[in-house]
Amino acid sequence: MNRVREIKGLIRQEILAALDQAAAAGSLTLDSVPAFAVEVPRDKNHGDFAVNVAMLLAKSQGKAPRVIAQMILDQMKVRPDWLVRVEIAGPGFLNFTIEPMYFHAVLPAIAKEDKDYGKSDFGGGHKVQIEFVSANPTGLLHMGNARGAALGDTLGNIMSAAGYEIKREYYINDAGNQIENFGKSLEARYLELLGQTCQFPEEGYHGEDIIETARHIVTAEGDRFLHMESALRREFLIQAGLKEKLDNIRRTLEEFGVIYDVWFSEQSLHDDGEIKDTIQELREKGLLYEKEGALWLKATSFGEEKDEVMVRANGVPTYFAGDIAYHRNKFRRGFDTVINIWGADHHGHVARMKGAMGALGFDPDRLEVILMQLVRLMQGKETVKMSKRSGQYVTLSELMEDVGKDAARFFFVMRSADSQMDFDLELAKSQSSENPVYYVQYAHARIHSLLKMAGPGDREGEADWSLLKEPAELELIRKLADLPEEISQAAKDREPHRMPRYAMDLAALFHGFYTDCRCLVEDPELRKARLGLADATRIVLRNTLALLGVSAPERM
RNA sequence: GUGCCAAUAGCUCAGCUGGAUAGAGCAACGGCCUUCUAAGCCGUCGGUCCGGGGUUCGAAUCCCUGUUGGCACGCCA
Repeated sequence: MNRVREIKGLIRQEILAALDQAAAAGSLTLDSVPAFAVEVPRDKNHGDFAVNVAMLLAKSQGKAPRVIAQMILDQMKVRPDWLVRVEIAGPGFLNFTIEPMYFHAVLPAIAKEDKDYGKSDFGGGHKVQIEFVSANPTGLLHMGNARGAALGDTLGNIMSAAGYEIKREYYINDAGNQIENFGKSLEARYLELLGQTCQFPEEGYHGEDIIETARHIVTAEGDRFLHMESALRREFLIQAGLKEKLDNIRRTLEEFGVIYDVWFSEQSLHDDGEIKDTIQELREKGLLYEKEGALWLKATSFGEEKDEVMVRANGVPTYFAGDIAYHRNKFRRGFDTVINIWGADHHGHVARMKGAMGALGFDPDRLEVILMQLVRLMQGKETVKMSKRSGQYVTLSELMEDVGKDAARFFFVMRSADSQMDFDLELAKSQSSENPVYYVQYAHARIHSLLKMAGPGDREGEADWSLLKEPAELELIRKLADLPEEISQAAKDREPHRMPRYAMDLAALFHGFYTDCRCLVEDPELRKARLGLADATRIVLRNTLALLGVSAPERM
C-alpha cells in the first residue's frame, strides 16, 4: 500500500477540478495548467501536503498568488471524507490537512505485506546494470572501494525494491600495464623468498600483501618457477596471484554484504576479439586515424578537447579502447540503463565515454555515472597518505574489524556521493557507540523486547486503530506511510543517502512514541492497537535497514 | 594554465529542477529512570548558508565574479 501516493493523486484531482471550474466561471483564464507540485512540507504546521499552483499561476494571471489561491479554494465546496481542511498560507500555498484515520490503514497493510512493505512497481521492470568497486586485482580493497561498495550495493537494493530489475557487476582489470607491474612485483618477491637477490621494480607494488601472496605461492608451488624463463615465470605468478587477490576481494565484499551477479574480465574482451570488433566498428564510422604509429579516436568529433589513442604504436590497445568495448558489450546485453560508480578522479573519463557510446549509436543518457568523491583518511588531525603503490592504505577488512560492517555501511551511505568525506579513524573507533546506526538499531531492539513482553491474547484479531490519536502516534504512523514513496524517490534520483535519514527520523519518532505512550496498558484494546503500531514500526525499521545492508538486532 | 566538484552550527554533514521561521547527528550545558531496554526522552546554547554583484513576488538553491580546498588534464588505469 502506498497511501501517500494515493493521496497526492487525490489532491491533484481536486486541484485540477477546481481550476477547471474557476476557468469556466471566468475567474481564471487558463491556456494550460503549469506543472505544480504536491509536496510534503518540512514543517508539520503546514499541513500534510502543500500545493504551489497558485504561485506558479501568479505571473500569467497577473494576480497575487494568495488571491489566486482563494479563487481555487472557492471552487472546492465539497470536502471529500479524507480531507479535514485546506488553508491558504505563506506566500500562497494551499495546505491540505488529511483525516488522520486515512493513514491508519497502512498499519494492517504493513503487517500483511511484511517484508514486501515499501516495495513498488515504480521502476516498471526497467533493466539496470550497476557496476561498482571494480578495483584493480593487484591489491586489497581500501576505503574508497568500501564507499563505492556500500553505495553501489545499497543503490541496487533500493532500485530493486522500487521495481527495477538490477544486475550488479564487477569489472576485473586483469589486462594491461598494472598487471605487468603486478607480475614483476610478484616475481621479485618470489625470488627474494627463495634466497635470490634481485632489484625490486621501481613502479612495482610495495605493499606487504604482495609479499604475503608470494609466500603463499612458494608454499603451494615451491621453487618450480625458479629456473624458468622470466616471461613464463611471470605468467604463472600472475595467474596464481590474480586468483588469490580476486578470491580475497570477493570474500571481503561478501563479508561486507555485497554479492555480484557478474564478474566480468577485461582480458576476455581481448580474447574474444570484442575490442577488435569495436575498433573495426569505429573505423567503419570514420572515427579513427593513424598518427605516429598509433591509432587515434576522433574524440574531438563528439565534442572532446582532444583525440584519444585507441591502439598504441606497440600494437596494444589502451584501457580506454577496452572500456569502450566493455560498455558496448553492456548495452548489447540489453540493459535499458547502465550505471557506473566511479571515483571522482575518473571524472575526465565520463564525457568521452558517453561520447564514445553516442558515436557507436547508443543514447549517451542511458549511461549514468555516479561520481563519488574520494575518502580522505584522517588520524586525528593528520591526513593519512594513501597510495596503493607504496602499500600504505587502510583496507576494507581492517575497517570492518575496527568499526564493524553495520557502522561502516551506514556511515558511507549516509553521505551523498558527491561530498568529499573525511574519515577519522580515531573517531570511528572511539565514537562507535555514538554512531547513528546504533540509534536506529536500538529502536528495533526495543520493539522486540516490548513485543516479547506482550501476552498471547494481545495480538489476536484486528485492532481498533482509531484509538491511536496521540500526536506521537499520528506522526509515527504518518512516517510509516512514507516508506514506499521514500524508496521510489531515492531510486529515481539515485540517492541512497536518503534512506539512512529516513531510518533516523523513523527511529526518533518511535523513541518519542515510546516515551509518550505506554504500550502495555490495562485497557486491552488500546494495548492491542499500540502493540500493533510498534510491530509495524519494527517491520519498517527492519526493511529499511535491510536495504542498507545493516543488521536489525533483536537485543542490544 | 584549462576544465570538473565543492565551501551551510564548534565537528561531520543534509537541504540545492527557486518557496513558508535553514535542519540532523556528534560535541557542550541543564533536567527526566520504584512502572514496556536511559545505546532513550525533554530543554538550552550554537548560523555573515565563503565574499561581492545580479535575476524576481521570493535565493542556501539560478547567473556572473572573486577567494579557498579537492580532483583531472599520459601511447597510465
